Amino acid sequence: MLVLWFPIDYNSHVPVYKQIKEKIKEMIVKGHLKEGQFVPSIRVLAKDIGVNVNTVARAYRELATEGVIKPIKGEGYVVASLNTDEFFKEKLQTLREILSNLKEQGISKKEVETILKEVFGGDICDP
Amino acid sequence: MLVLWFPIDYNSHVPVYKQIKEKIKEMIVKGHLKEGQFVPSIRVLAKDIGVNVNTVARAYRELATEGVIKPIKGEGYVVASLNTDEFFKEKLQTLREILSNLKEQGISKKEVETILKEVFGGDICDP
Amino acid sequence: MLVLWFPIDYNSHVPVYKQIKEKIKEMIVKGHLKEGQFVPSIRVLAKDIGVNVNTVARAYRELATEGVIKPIKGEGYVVASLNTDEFFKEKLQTLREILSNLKEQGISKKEVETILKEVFGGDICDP
Amino acid sequence: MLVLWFPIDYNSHVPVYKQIKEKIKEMIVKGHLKEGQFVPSIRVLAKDIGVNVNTVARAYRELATEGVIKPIKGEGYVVASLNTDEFFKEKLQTLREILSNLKEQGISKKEVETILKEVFGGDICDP
DNA sequence: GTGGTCTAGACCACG
DNA sequence: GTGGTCTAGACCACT
Repeated sequence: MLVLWFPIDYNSHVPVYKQIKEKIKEMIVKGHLKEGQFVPSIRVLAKDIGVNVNTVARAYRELATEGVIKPIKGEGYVVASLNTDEFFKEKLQTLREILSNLKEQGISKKEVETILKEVFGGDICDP
Repeated sequence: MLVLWFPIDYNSHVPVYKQIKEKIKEMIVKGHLKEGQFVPSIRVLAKDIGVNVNTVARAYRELATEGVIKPIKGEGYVVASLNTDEFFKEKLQTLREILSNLKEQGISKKEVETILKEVFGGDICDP
Repeated sequence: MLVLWFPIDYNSHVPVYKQIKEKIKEMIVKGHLKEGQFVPSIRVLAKDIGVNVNTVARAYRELATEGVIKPIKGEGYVVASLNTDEFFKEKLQTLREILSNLKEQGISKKEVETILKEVFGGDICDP
Repeated sequence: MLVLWFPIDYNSHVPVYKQIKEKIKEMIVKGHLKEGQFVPSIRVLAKDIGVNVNTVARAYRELATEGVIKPIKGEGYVVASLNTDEFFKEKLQTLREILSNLKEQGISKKEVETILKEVFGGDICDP
């Protein structure tokens, strides 16, 4: 039985159902969820992450319309397919916008690099 | 007469009044608004950026409780003071979380560096 | 279901939302509202005391930023905690100022004592 | 030349013009302003206490309608008459309401007595 | 049903 | 003109 868990950020302005959608996609991209595999049932996931059933239901419903998961009547949802490239592209586009924003706010490249190094470790320039 | 303008992103999940708060803080940090200077009146800013008066009022009210601006009855709001360090710290903390998230999602350091270079220009490592 | 009611003084210069805030705090101090308990929903209280929904919403929002109550999305607000000592201290400080004022205006101690006796009953000095 | 000064409490919800009215009445009651005497001119008082001319003008206008002061064309306002008894009665009525309120909020007689003693000095019960 | 946000329009106190 | 407050009514996200 697959168990999924991830934290929900209630202070974020991103709706909970969207956070769930993103996390599911992430799991697929990272290979933790593979094509044909069942995702946790709505009720189980809802209970595990501590949100309302309707919220998970909405996330799954939208993922289904996007073709990421596929409903199997009476059984649940199975992972269908996910365009990984597009997923990454979107993420990087978001990053681009955030960095532009920070630059505009007067944050220097150096500061960003420090954080980058902090998070990803290692030197910025490997010889 | 000081004129302020900035776009509001209605597709964002961030409430309009918070977007306004952030922009005002940004202006102060960047020195476009200086201590003792009047910010645009609620009505004027509301009209300029195309939102309701109450929305700007709420933004200003919260900025006032945070001590960033100060209301002068019948005259308007003047810039009080803003802890620039804290402002930047928060921004960088947010960046840290975003990068951690991206790393977790499988985005490589190289990809982030590319975007960084794209946005900030120049080489990553100056000899 | 908890029912709350109190009158709003529209002749007072104190804004309605502040009157609501004070009443809620008072209820907590007096133990009529206990930690963890839900306060009436914004809509219900608004209807009960005959004010607009937004007015109650503002009162609750400010109480929340003060940490007195805590919002639970889709469920309501629960009582968090209230520094009773501080609440009383503020009240007594206000009283102190009022009495100073009265004294300055030439009201005698005797007169105040009479009122005090009237309101609180009993003798001033129990032998 | 009579000079008047008193502080305005901008944090109070009581409108400034009402604060001015009360202070003028107080001065009369306390004998600092006597019948027939000129009160400071609107402009002078406004400047002295740091408020707008219109605000003082409004206070004087209302005091005039109440018969407390009397306009002398081209010269200013002179003190007319003030029903001292009524003035005190109102003050004491206000005090009564405040004490009732405090009692309701759970403040004990003892605490009020302490403040009373603090402000007025001396013992509560003089033998 | 809940809270959160926003709009449109109003009145008051103050300058 | 300024900010401060309030109303009426709307849509959204969430339980």
